[in-house]
Amino acid sequence: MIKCHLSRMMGERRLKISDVARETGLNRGTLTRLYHETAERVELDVLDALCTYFHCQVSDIFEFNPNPVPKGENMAP
Amino acid sequence: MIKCHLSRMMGERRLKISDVARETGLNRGTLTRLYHETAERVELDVLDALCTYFHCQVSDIFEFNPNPVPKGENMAP
DNA sequence: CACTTTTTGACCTGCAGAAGATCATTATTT
DNA sequence: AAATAATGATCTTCTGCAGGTCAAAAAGTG
Repeated sequence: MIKCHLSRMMGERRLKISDVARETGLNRGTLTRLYHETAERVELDVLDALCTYFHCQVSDIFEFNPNPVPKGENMAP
Repeated sequence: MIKCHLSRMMGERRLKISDVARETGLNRGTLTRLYHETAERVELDVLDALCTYFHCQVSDIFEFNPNPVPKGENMAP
C-alpha cells in the first residue's frame, strides 16, 4: 500500500493543517484527507506544492509499503 | 514540477504500454497519460500497482524537480 | 512484398473524488 | 468567561481518470 507521511512531516515541524493550507494555498479539505490518509488520489499540483513547501522529495511524502501491517496490529491510539 | 519516470522505467525494461496494461490490469489510457506525462493526478491504487509491478519505490516513478528546465532547452528531437 | 495482428493515439461518456464553501464542535488565546 | 482559531463533517460543483471505441501506425508473418 501507499503510505502518506504528511502527518509525520507536519508533526516534526509542529505545523497545523490550517498553517499548511494558509501557506501553500492548498485546499484545507485536501490536506485533511492526506493528513488522515483518507485520500485516494493526488493531484500532481498538490504534490508539487507540498514538495516545494517542505523542501523535500516525493518519497518523503509518499512511500510504497509492500508489506502492509496486518489488521489489528500496530494500532496504538 | 513533478516528473514521471514511467517511460524511462518501461524503456529500460523494453516494455510496451500494452504489456504493462495487460500485466498490471491498469487502464491503458491511464498508463498512456503517465507515459507521456499528460496526467494531472494519480490514483494511489495506480501508484501502488506500479510500485508492485516494478518492485520499486514511489521515488523511482515520481520525482520532484525544483529546477524545471527553461522552455526551449533540452528538447532533443 | 502484401497481409494480418498488435499497438498506439485520439476521442467520447460516466463517474469517483478533490475543490471550495459552509456549519457545528472543540481547542486555544486573551 | 468570552473571543478567536482550528478542526471535522457535509454538501455541491467541477476536473480528469476509467472504460470503451475507432482509425492509424507499427510490428509480425508468409
